[in-house]
Amino acid sequence: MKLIVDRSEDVPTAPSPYQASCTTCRLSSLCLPLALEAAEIDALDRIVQHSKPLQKGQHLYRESDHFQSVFAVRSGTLKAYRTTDNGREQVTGFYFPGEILGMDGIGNNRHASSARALETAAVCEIPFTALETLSAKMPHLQRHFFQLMSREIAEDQQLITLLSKSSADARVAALLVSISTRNARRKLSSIRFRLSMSRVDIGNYLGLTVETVSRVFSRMQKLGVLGVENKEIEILDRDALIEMADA
Amino acid sequence: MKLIVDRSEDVPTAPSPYQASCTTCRLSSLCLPLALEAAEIDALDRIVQHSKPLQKGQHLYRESDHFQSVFAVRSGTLKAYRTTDNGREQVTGFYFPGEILGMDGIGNNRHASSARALETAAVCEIPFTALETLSAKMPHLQRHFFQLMSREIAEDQQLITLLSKSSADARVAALLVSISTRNARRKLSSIRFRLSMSRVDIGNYLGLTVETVSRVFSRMQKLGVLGVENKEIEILDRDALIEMADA
DNA sequence: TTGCCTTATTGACGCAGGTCAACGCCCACC
DNA sequence: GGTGGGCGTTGACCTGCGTCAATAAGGCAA
Repeated sequence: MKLIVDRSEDVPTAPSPYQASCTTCRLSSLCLPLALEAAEIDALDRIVQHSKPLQKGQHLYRESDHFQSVFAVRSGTLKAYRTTDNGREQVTGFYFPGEILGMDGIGNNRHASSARALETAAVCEIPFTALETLSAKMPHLQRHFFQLMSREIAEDQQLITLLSKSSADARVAALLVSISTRNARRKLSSIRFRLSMSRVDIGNYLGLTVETVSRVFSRMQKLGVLGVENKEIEILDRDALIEMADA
Repeated sequence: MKLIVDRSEDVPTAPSPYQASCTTCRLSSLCLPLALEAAEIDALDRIVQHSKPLQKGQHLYRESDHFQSVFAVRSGTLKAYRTTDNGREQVTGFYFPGEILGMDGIGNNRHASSARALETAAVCEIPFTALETLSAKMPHLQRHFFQLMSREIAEDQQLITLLSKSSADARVAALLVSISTRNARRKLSSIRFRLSMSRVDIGNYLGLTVETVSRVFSRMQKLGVLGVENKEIEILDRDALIEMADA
């Protein structure tokens, strides 16, 4: 057991300018409102900070850290999780490029969850007070953030439904469909991809044990719905998968 | 089976002025930012609409209705729920006086869930575009709404954790603790209250069957943790209940 | 390469909670 | 005051997934 807290894995809060700008960002259509004008994007650009990429396992922020910023994923994948009172971990979401995380911290000025990189990842930091100030001046931006938060609520509710009613097969199917859809939005293959998260994380997120997740993968492979080779997934029968997702 | 859709239970969108104002509202400390000045509260008051109370079973809005407003509960209780693709219902939340619902509709301009009254209930309607305009002018208000939405996210994540890991006992215990806490905020008894929702709704919300909910209540009564008499609940051993909630 | 450690798979078994069924209670409405 | 229908409780039984355990398959360091 590791008794000494290893802080080396934390992100140095260096204000280093790791190039990249919203103007040229390939993902801006996902994380910014389309209606923004050039001057407005510039204003936003000026508050967004880019720092050194996170290594696999590094934390972006930790539960109960002082809340200061929300983050947009530029590359890589992150997982958000919270630690329950009895010490267990609950993964609350996976975040892919173009997606925003950290919004659960606004409510009480401390992060309600922790976030760590599942692989090398780059993020854009958006200081929240600056964002507020800017939002008051730019109606499109204000609306956009209300919408982003609202969608996060709606997605959480979907997960609640999944956890509340569905079988192990349905849960795994739903996750795969979700990842597939999100890949498509980023113009990546929606039928062939590498899972950046472990089976443990998948199980934790879906409220299942590793063993069950593993068995579901095997079963789906046997049924010809999925091709599974370690972390590489191929969706062979998308319709069947969607069917399974709401059973 | 009822084949004719009964629309009589829908709320008439009458713009009738059912008195009451934010200035005098006993609950304003729950749903409004404390930092607002009198003039600001007046401005808000002017956009808030009060309509005829909802009768038990009436809908406030339905899933996929055009989104226009968020709502603050003035009296009574409402439940929010969504219908899954395979036609089952999932209760996503219960809303008590002073709480805000409908925020999941902002993201796509349609409500992501339905809301109906569990008993006679009065609500304040807050038209969202007006709220946006006002927010841009009143920083406190803008921040307040960001916070409200953020807290909704954090609460949903708590429910996710509950559904993902906990036993039936823990789920029921957690709901009771939550209701108890929320009652306390409204200066009502935190140890003795009437459940406005049915066992079916509780089970649905917690991802359990009615039978299981019923058995848990009986068990807790036998253990001396709870006094249960129909819908009347008395918490006899709060510490034990809290203990059960995270087991 | 070898060795170690973490992650994934598979099997055997047990149990919490789902399912099915019967019944009691409350209360709304004739 | 009777009666019908919804809601809640309880019991008996069944099953999907958790648990435990053993083994395999990567991945990384030296």
